[in-house]
This record gives sequence, C-alpha cells and structure tokens, in this order.
Amino acid sequence: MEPNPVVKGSLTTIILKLLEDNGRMYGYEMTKAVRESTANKMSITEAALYPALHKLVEDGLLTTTSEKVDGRIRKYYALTKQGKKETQSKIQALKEALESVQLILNPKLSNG
Amino acid sequence: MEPNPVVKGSLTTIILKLLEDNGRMYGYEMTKAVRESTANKMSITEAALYPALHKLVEDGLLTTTSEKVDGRIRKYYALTKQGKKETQSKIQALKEALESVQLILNPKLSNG
DNA sequence: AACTATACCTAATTTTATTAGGTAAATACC
DNA sequence: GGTATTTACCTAATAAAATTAGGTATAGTT
Repeated sequence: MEPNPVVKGSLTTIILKLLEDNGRMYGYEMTKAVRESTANKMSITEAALYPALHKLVEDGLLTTTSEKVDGRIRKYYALTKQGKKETQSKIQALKEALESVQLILNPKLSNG
Repeated sequence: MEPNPVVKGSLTTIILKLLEDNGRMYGYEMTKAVRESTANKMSITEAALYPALHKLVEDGLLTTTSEKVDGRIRKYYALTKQGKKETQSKIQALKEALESVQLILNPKLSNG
C-alpha cells in the first residue's frame, strides 16, 4: 500500500517541526523521516517539498548550507531565529485545527 | 477571536460527516453546526462551502430538496447511496491522515 | 548493463480555499 | 420608521497549495 500524501496545508508546519526536532536536515532526509515516523502511512512528495522549502527560505524562516557528501550535494536546512518563533505558532495553530476536526469526526452526542 | 477556517482539504469530508450524523441539513446550518461543535474555534466559510456542496451533488454523492421556511428558501442536502459509501472511506482516510500528522507533531523519542 | 537508492529540481495543471463581493427576506433594536 | 443583524442563498477573480509528470546526476547493487 502506498503512503498517502500529507494533510493539505500542513506541509509547511511539518517541515518546521522536523527541523525543530532535528536541528538541521536536507530535503530527501525529510521525506524519509516522515515515512519512517508514520510507518509508511504518509509521505511528502518531493514536488511539494522543494517548492515549500524554497518559499520558507525566501520568507526568512530557514537558511541553507550545501555540503558535498559521497559525491552528491546535500542542501541542509535549518531554522532561523524568526523561523523558530513561527514554528511555535504554526504548531500550535495546527494542533488546534486538528482538534477541531476531531470534534467534528467524533462529536459529543448531545441527545442521550 | 475569530474562528479559523477548516483544515485544508478536509471540507468535503466534514460535509459528508455532518450529513451522516444529521440525516439532512442545509448549507447555512452546516456553518453553524461546525462553529458550535468546535466552540467557535473553527468555521467553514460559505464561499468554500457552497461550491463544495455543488460539486458533491454533481458527483452524485448528495441530493437536494428545496423548502420554503419562514419566507426564505432552504436547500436541504442529503447523502445518496453512493454518498454514504464514500463517506465511510473519506472519514477513514481523514482519520488516518490526522493520526499520521499527530505522529509527526508528537514523535516517539527513539534515543532515550 | 540495468536497476535501485540517493539527492536535487521545475513546469503545467488541477484542486481547493480566500477575498470580496451580491441578493433578499425576517427579525431585533432604538 | 429606520438601521443593524441574522438567516439563507450565491458567484467571480484570485491566490495558495499540491499533483502530475517529468528532468538531471551520482553511487551502489544485481
């Protein structure tokens, strides 16, 4: 069974969270990390990931450093100061949004 | 504080779930139902809702019946047979997707 | 030689939601 | 009586975000 794509709109927050937890990561590493920590149930596609990463750099939330490892280039991303701040609020917002969806999916039965 | 919009991509599933729970509803009622069951933390905008409803009708998942109540027209929506089937799989898919996001947001700490 | 994994990327399209409105009747407020 | 709010439907234009469908290149495996 193929892993599902990420919940729409959550990709940016997921990237920020991964970087908060791991200090610095490169794109391909992020795709593997998500598949692994979700037991292959969810994956982030590279076609969505790279544009999202570029936008985060553009917005000043991430910085990059490139390194050549085993003949291949790795582009490491890390949170800027502003990125760390934004990470907090985005995680908070996503958690609240997910909770709200949970309330719809598992409504309190009010007529008992 | 203003309620946040729905988690992107989840609107269709939320509509189907509301109809599964309530039998039939009209659009405006759905917007109130979501605000109420999330304690005003989430709301679905009408500009997103109505096109989504029309698409669900177009796709054969919903039927409509219009009624005049207190001088105003209400357009009630209900699940078709196919709609009921799709509701199950969409709810299941959304639940799994949310679980995966939760795993990212609350990762198992593997280096203890 | 072919295939898989690593590692980056983009262009065109589609999907989905937002912004920014519009119409109209009923009700509540002053 | 006049204004504001709530109810109740809707759309058009734009923006945001992801998908589809690729491309490049190196390293390792069969």
